[in-house]
Amino acid sequence: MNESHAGTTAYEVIRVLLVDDHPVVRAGLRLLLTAARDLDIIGEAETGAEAIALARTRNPDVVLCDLRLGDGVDGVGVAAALSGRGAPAVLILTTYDHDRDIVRAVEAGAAGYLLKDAAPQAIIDAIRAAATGETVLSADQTERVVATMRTAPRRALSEREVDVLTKAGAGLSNREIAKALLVSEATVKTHLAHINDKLGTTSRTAAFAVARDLGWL
Amino acid sequence: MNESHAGTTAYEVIRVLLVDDHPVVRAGLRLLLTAARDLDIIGEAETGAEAIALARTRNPDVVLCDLRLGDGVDGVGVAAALSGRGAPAVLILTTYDHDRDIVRAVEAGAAGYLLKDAAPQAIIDAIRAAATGETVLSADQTERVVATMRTAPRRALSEREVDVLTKAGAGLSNREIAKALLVSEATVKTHLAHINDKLGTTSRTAAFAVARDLGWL
DNA sequence: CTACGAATCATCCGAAGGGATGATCCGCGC
DNA sequence: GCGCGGATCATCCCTTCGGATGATTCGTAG
Repeated sequence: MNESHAGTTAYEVIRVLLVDDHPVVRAGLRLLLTAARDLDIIGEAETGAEAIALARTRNPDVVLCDLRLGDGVDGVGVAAALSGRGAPAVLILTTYDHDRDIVRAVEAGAAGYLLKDAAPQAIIDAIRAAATGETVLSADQTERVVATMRTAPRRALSEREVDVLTKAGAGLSNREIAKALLVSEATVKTHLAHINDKLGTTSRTAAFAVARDLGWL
Repeated sequence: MNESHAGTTAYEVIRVLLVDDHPVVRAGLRLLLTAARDLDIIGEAETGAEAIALARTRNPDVVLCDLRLGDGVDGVGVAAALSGRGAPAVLILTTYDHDRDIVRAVEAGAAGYLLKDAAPQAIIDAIRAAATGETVLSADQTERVVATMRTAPRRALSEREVDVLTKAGAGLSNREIAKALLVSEATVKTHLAHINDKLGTTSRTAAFAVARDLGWL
């Protein structure tokens, strides 16, 4: 009877899957979570792909997942991949609390968002809360999300726009960016125009600086 | 005799001071380092100031210090504060390997620079190497540092050039910069040309990015 | 005294950037 | 199925940028 069905645990034990590309961080979480007897680490993953695969075979209740994972699939991607169904709750763990990331994580179906500098107990509490289906955002973060929605940078840049702006920031001309991204120069210019619209800037240089400061690059 | 003099340990044990503002990371390091019997964690600090104080009272052989620490004093600052004397070796630990940071850390007297995604054994080896006075940089990092030294910072920007580039980075046009600095547009263009010469760039955007990365703005 | 770098300004010109518009194609959600 | 946003491309036109050159003034280091 300890084979759990999706969404139900056999006991009161919360099955946790750790996902972080840093061995150090995984070790730290492991150490911290052993302090809570109701938490059981049933697996660890280094990459997003690995995390998704493990989550599907081992039925964790909660996936504790770093936002940045090195490979293509980041924490938000993991949350998105595992959303719906009788799926595990995904708690995003990260170092920085940029507004965009919180919003993206929640939109992707994450159960919550935690900073790595949180107190150990806060992390444990968050896992317990996530296991019961609660959404975990600190008061600070909630305020910030709301504030962001209201005031801040219109909306986030699309993937492609980030690509273009990154190249532009590296000093490439529109033509060079076009070659690098295998599109026409016209497309690059269009993207840059949209970027300037979204960021409220009037030049690539300003856009780059703003996006940098917002942590969007 | 286990009161060590600065720079000499009573036994073969390496005294390590952990500095990181994230409890999770400290826990992880603690767990990983216990695997090495010759490493003794003689203290932990959360902030740069705390780290410097502890380092001065507890004579660690190696200070393992996160680059970003939340408060004013970052890892580089800690390295700088503890340099000279019979001081401990400072190993900078970080998530990202930006050139500027490596260079700054080494210039500040750090014994080395490690990425957090390094293998546990690599971290342990690095601490041992640092304890013997070696400088610890991975092959990749060494290459990059050398490349940076060789190609990048010809010579520093003049004050005026920094003024201009800062304005340019804010997205001002040459004319606007000229107005702001009370000079003619021609002067601004001359400055920008000199800046591009010095930084080896061909556009204001690239120059801004490079100068930013070098910490010159 | 002289040489040199920094700061200032100027002119010329081709290359690039940015604004305005419009169009097609595709995927997703209501 | 229709609308909407993202990604793609195009054309027109004006502004700005960047390269090349040359000049003056002013400190300061040699």
